[in-house]
Amino acid sequence: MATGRNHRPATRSRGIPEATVARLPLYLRALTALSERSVPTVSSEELASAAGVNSAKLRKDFSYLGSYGTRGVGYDVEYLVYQISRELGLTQDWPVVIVGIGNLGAALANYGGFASRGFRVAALIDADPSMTGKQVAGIAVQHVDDLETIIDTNGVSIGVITTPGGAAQQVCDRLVAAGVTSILNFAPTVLSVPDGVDVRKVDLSIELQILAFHEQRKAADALSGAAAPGPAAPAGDRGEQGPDGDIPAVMPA
Amino acid sequence: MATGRNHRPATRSRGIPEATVARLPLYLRALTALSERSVPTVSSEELASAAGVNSAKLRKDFSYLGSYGTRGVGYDVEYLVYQISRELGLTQDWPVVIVGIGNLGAALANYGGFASRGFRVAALIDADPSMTGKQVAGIAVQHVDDLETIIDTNGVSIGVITTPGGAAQQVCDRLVAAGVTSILNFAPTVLSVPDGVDVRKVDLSIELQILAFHEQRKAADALSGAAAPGPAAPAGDRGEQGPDGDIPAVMPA
DNA sequence: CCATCTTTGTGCACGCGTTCACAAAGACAT
DNA sequence: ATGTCTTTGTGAACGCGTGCACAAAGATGG
Repeated sequence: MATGRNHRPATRSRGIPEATVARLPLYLRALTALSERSVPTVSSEELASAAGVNSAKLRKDFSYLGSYGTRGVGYDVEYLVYQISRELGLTQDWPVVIVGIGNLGAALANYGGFASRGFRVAALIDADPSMTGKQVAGIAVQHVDDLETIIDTNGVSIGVITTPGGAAQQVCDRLVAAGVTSILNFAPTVLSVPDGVDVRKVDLSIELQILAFHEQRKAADALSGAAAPGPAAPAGDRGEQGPDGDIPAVMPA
Repeated sequence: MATGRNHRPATRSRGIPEATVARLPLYLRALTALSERSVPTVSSEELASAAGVNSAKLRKDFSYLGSYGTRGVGYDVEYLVYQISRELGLTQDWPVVIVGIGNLGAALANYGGFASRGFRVAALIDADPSMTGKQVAGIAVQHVDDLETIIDTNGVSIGVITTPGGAAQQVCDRLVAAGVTSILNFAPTVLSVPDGVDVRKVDLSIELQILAFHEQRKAADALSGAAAPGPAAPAGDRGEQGPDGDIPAVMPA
């Protein structure tokens, strides 16, 4: 069974806190929208509310990238778009492979969001021989036997795993051995990878379970609030908005 | 433009830390696997490594639920499965609606993970009239005009949004007005919701961008490590595994 | 050129989450 | 019953992230 390293030498790359890195794409999205509306500058307050964060947090985040703002005015939208894009490495091309072309894999392949920001689906890979050669999103599915060659030929460093849980670790090992150093895992499995390889997971099942937990809490509060005064909260002083940075999800247990 | 509350009264429901809640599904998954293999008991060390976390963290997590372990022995697998299921609210049925039946929405509808743990797809909703009545995953797609009725009739409290970004806030508002208090958002939009409503987001684009950031860092490190001794790290002392709890993702900017 | 007003950049304090390390609890053998 | 050995449960320290609040910087108008 997958072991799962729990190192975590802080992950703090180059002085930019991980929490900040996770928010940069959010800022970038908001800035891109402003850019399309030809808005020249934006204040931390405006941008923060568009991104759904605290303005002080946003200013501190930007301070890690350097001082790109002008006091009394705000930030130059175009310049900031460029700086964040560069910081995130979006000015270059990132070939990506998707392994496991089921419902989800196909949906991701069809999903236009890849091309939008430097990501390009270089190949689709599946273990089912009957899938080989089939066109999905205009790309021919290749057999998993050729995985290593595909990775090598296309210079792929980012892999997306959308296989069933049982196959995920095996696929992951092969991807890593072939040179992939970043993995986005949609399979319901804890992946074990060597140091130097990044794994992010997206797990629908987990997300739903977290929501169910809070939902149950709300129901309990409402009940104890209506019937008995209850020992704790008077139902309604909750105000939860999913914790900004937490855990992602897709596929079941 | 969506405002996005940034309250966050800690979210700490009933004394169970949010970070712990986010890990419970992980433990549950590992425990279920053990249960299927008829393993009677498990130590914190074993279970922790199966779930990919620190054993002390796991023990502390369980301590919030109560003292269910036996010193010198470990935890009773079946009992723990039950306790966690109950704590997460998985012993009851959660009807869920999916709004936006495109590639992703259809993939989620087909995805077997729902039924596995108390979640049931109660309805599929789409704004495209030509979709209405079509069968997806054995369920007839209904028109968004009937959204309120559907929510009400089925007693739905959890909604999944897989619409394009532009429609997300509007759909969200209608869901909330109709009584939905938990939302899983796959659209690339910051949703604004009233207090008392939970939102979790899953964003593929953001996840990829975070990976790209680290990927770029690794490339830079390798270069400065090989060519010049570089001022910082000697390339290879990284050892990152996606930060345990962070941010999810799907659909582009 | 000076005054005023806006907005950034950040020092500081606080709280949550993680981890270590160990005492207490119980199983098990003798 | 007593001792030993395993494993839990948790006190305490530490570090990261957040948010407040303000000084510094610059724009703008007179």
